Amino acid sequence: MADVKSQANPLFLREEELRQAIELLYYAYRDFTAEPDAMLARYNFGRAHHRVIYFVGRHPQMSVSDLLAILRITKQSLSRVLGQLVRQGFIRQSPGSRDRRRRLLELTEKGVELERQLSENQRQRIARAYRESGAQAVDGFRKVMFGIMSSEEDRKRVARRTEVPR
Amino acid sequence: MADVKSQANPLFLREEELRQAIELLYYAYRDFTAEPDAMLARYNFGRAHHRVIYFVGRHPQMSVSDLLAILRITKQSLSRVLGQLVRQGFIRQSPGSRDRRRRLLELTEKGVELERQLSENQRQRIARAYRESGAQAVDGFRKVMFGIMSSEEDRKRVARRTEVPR
DNA sequence: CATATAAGTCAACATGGCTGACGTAAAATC
DNA sequence: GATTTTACGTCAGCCATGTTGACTTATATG
Repeated sequence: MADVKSQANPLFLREEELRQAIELLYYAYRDFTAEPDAMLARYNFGRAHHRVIYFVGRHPQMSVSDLLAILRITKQSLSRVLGQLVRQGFIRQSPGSRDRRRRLLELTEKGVELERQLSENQRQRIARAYRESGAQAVDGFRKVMFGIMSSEEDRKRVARRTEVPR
Repeated sequence: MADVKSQANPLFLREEELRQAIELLYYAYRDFTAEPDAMLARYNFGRAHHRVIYFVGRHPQMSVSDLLAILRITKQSLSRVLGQLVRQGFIRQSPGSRDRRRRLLELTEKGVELERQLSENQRQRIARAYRESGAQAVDGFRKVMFGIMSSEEDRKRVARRTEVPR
């Protein structure tokens, strides 16, 4: 039987491999977002708020259109959550100095604190998975994840931070 | 500068590493689901329909409660999409023989065809990423993804298929 | 027979996507 | 300097998909 699957019909294993990956993405993402979602519910916030807080924290002074490009949602959708976060004092907007049409976004202290709480869980989850898998596996994980992504621009943005400075 | 980051302050790189992983999960998942979402829209279906079709295709004759356990949503939420799929002839229900309360789910031919179309895109995306990364990277990817998941039960279900039969 | 389980239904609500139309201020261009 | 483009925002309405809570029906099990 082993021969039938692994030699006589290599396509079978390949199909199983690919479906396994589909499921890994589904389950990992589901579990990865479950706990922050529960925390956010206590503020009457949702996953969309988390994404905004995360990326504004990650890229301080970014403009609204930069954020739209990362999130790939409409400005109307963003506006709803961003407006709430600004009104409730998690995010501050200030006009750009070179181009005063732009409204640059940054986390307030309150925003930084919430971001920290939300991502703490996710960082620990990743840290555990990385630790248990080893450096070589982490490298493979990164390679495959970069390969799954569509946009070269996104790849560059994500890769930049961990490059060794020359 | 390289020394400052990689030796004098190893925690900095570690933090960057973890945040990179958070972003990889976000971007990879976003891009992974974008194309099936667009296809589903043509049927007036959403991502929830895809998940149901996928898992019923993957586990033929599964019961509604099995599906609920995988999806981790309420039966009311499931009922809406499952009902549509059954009424529109993508999924067939039949009473279990041992326990006639259970309604066992399977794809119809039409359902199989839709499933194939939807996952084709995802399988190709994974295949490309796997091919470009190499077998060792794939192994690492799997290790880390399993580590990110919360449930041992889910891990077992996903791992089972690619085990070498003894 | 009593109780538990599997599945479904109805109602109401929230979140977060979407489209379309329109407005304002600032920058860029002709 | 007038016109056009860009960045951002708003209002209105729609849809998909999650939630809670209450209740029903059929079947299995103690």
